[in-house]
Formats: sequence, structure tokens, C-alpha cells
Amino acid sequence: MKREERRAATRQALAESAMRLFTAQGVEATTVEEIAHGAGVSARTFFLHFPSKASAVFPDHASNLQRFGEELSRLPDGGDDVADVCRLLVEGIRSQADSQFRRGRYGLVAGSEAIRELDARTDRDYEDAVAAHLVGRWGDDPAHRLAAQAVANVALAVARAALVAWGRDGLDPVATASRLYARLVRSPLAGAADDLRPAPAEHLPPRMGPGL
Amino acid sequence: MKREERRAATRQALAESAMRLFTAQGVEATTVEEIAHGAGVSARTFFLHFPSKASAVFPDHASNLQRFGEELSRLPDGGDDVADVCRLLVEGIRSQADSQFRRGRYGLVAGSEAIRELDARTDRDYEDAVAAHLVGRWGDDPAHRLAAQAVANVALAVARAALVAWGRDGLDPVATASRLYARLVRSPLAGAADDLRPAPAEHLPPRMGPGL
DNA sequence: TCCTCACAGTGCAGTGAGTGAAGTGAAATC
DNA sequence: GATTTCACTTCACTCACTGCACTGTGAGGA
Repeated sequence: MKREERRAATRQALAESAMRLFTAQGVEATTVEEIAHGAGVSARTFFLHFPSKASAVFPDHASNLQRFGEELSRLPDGGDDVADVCRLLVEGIRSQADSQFRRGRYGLVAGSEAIRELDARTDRDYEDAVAAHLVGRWGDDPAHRLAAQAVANVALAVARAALVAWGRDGLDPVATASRLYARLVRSPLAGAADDLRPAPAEHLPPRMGPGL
Repeated sequence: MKREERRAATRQALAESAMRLFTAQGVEATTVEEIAHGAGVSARTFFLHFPSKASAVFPDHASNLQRFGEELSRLPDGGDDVADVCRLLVEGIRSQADSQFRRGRYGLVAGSEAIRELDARTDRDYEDAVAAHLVGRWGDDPAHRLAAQAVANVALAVARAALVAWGRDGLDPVATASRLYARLVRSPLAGAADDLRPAPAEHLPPRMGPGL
């Protein structure tokens, strides 16, 4: 087996072993040594693949985040930045929703303090990525930083609500997120436009600009 | 000195010692023993007051959260629930903004991974509290749980953006949050109503109801 | 083919966070 | 004044995580 394959296989075995043990006996009651043993490697090796015990629950966070950042930077300039970001987030949700593995994770989050903290923290990585992207488009001054942060936080807040409803009640997260985004950026008075590209959104940043 | 006073004094001494050491030499480079020694107690005592090293940065989180929950439950029934929650959050921000101690914390959050995680997690406590409150008002079924979670997440997302802008750029968080809330719940087409009590908001939950 | 380097994984020793249990002394209660 | 409560201490322990020296194997060049 090639080196690269071998490493990837070990990593996946560790992640699966961790998920198996976490769900079976709880996160706190599972030691790193057990996880590693379940994957057929030593405990020391675990930390060659994951920086912490809890991070094995999010094995693809780093690569997902990087890919998301690249997709952000590929978004067209001069369009409706907010709607573009929302669309990208919905796409991200769609790709997550395909995986039953990832759905099981949402049950775990409720069980362990460490997982809850890490889950909350990973979300902030996405918020920061979106905020940085919007600051790059809108301008790097206090007012636009605020606007970018607010839009980013709200966008991720909606995505998370959709994912929570998926994990808890089985609601389709793609449909949910799409509707929530549409509702957020669409004027409640504007009627029943179901498109995700709301006209008013592009006026948000300038209005929040130096006036603050 | 009375027992209760003594305990409170120790707790505060620990929190202050922790903040002093964290800012001076960094969170990771500070041991619990140092913190305890700086407060004149033993390391074991630290854990009688705080469940983790990082939690000393948020010494009043538990009491704040509880008070917030009580204030939520005291909100009038039958009014505009969303606007009421927003007002409550703005009040919370106002009381935080009075304390320079709490502002210094936002600099710390950027520095330590553990603090970032805990900070992200504490926010979720508030989200959960708001969501639980709204579920109690709107109904405990999947559609209303989703609506409640979405509104709660968005409300906290906005509050956090205001607090971040305060810590980073010194923007008045009360004014910022008020404006952001007004902008969010107000229709962009509705003109310049500066009130925080938007008429459309109360239609949000029923519209998102069984239709999903 | 052989040699060398890179690298996945191991074993070991150490630090430090966090916990449980038993004990001490002072405040609270009777 | 006797007893109980409780903040705090001391000790012993588990376990997450790290640095370091080491091994074995696959990759690539001479």
C-alpha cells in the first residue's frame, strides 16, 4: 500500500473507531488509547492525525473549511455578495446532508461538553471565513467590518438552525436553509418571491456604512 | 469574615489572578497552580470555583445565564416575542458594555484556542435559552422548534457581531445591536422606522409553521 | 539493484488539567 | 458549649497531550 493511502486509511480507521466508541459508551468515558487500539494503532499515532480527542468527530473540518474558502474566493465580484454566500452555504449543507455519518454526529454533540465546544468553535471558523470574504469585497473599515461580521454570523446562524432541525426532527436541511435565507433577505412586505437573490440585500452594506 | 463573603472573595481573587496572568503571559503558558497561588489558595481550590482553567475568564456566565432565563420567562405573553427578546439582549449588552473588565476579555478570546471554544459555547447557552423560551410561546413541534432555533441563533449572531465590533473597533455595542436588530426585523422597503418593534415579526412563526 | 532519504508509526518519559477522598479549622447552628 | 457545615488543603490518581529518540518501509535517484 502506498504511503499516502496508508495514512488516509489510518486516519479514517481512527475517526470510525472514535465515532463507534463515542456513540457506544460516551465521549468522556472513552480514552484515546481505546480509540487507537480500535483502529489498530498506538495512542501516540492518534495525535499524529488529530490535535485532540474531540476533533476526531470532525475529521474533515480542516479540508472542508479550506475548500469553502477557495469557493468563496471564486465567487464573482460585483454581484450580490450576500446571496452568493447564502447559496454557497446551502450547497455546503447539501453535501453534508448526503452523509448519514454526519447526521449521527449531531446526536453526539448534545452528549459531550468537549464536542459541544468544538462544534461551536468550528462554526466560528466559517463565520470568520465569510466575514473575511465580505470585508475583502466591501472594504476594510470598522463599519464594513461590522456589516460583514453581522451578515456572516447571521448566515451561519441560519445554516446551523437548519442543521439542528435536521439532526433533531429530520427536516430537510437544504429546503429549510433555502427558505430561511429567502425569508431573511426578502422583505416580509415584498410578497412571495421564492428566489434566493433578493434585490434589497445589496444595499445592506452601504446603508450600514459611515452612518454608524 | 463570613463564609459566604470569604467564598466570593476567593472566587473573585481567582478570576482576577487568572485574567492578570492570562493577559500577561498567555492562557496556555499559565498553569492552574500559578492562578491559585496568585489568589493565595491551593490549586485544588480553583476547581471548587471553576470547572476548567478557561472558565475563569467567564466567572459570571452561570449567574448571567440564569438571570437571563428568568428575565425571558418574565416577558409578557401574547406580545411581539421576537422584539421582546431583542430588547432583552440589547439590555444585556448594555450591562456588559459598562464593564471595562469584560471588554478586555474580547482581546483574550483571540489569543487562546481554549477560550475561543468556551466563548463560542457560552453563546450557545443563550441561543438555547432563547430557543426554549420561544418554543414555549409558539409550540413544541418540529416547525416551531425550527423557527425558534433560527430566530434565537440569528438574534445571538447579531449580538455577537455588535460585541466583536465593540472589542475590535470600539463601536458602541448598544447602538450597533439596536440598529442591526431594527434592520433585520424591519423590511428594507419599509423606510426609516427606527423602532425596535417591527410589525411583520410577529407573523414570522405562523408563516414558517406547518407549511414546511 | 542498491543506497539514501522521507515519513508513518512506536515507545517512553514528562507536563499539566481535572477528580476523588480524607482531613483541618473556622463559621454557623443548635 | 457541643455539633454540624463548609471552604479549603493535601495526597494520590487518571488521562489528554507533547517532545524525543527510534524503527520499519516505501519512494526516488545513482
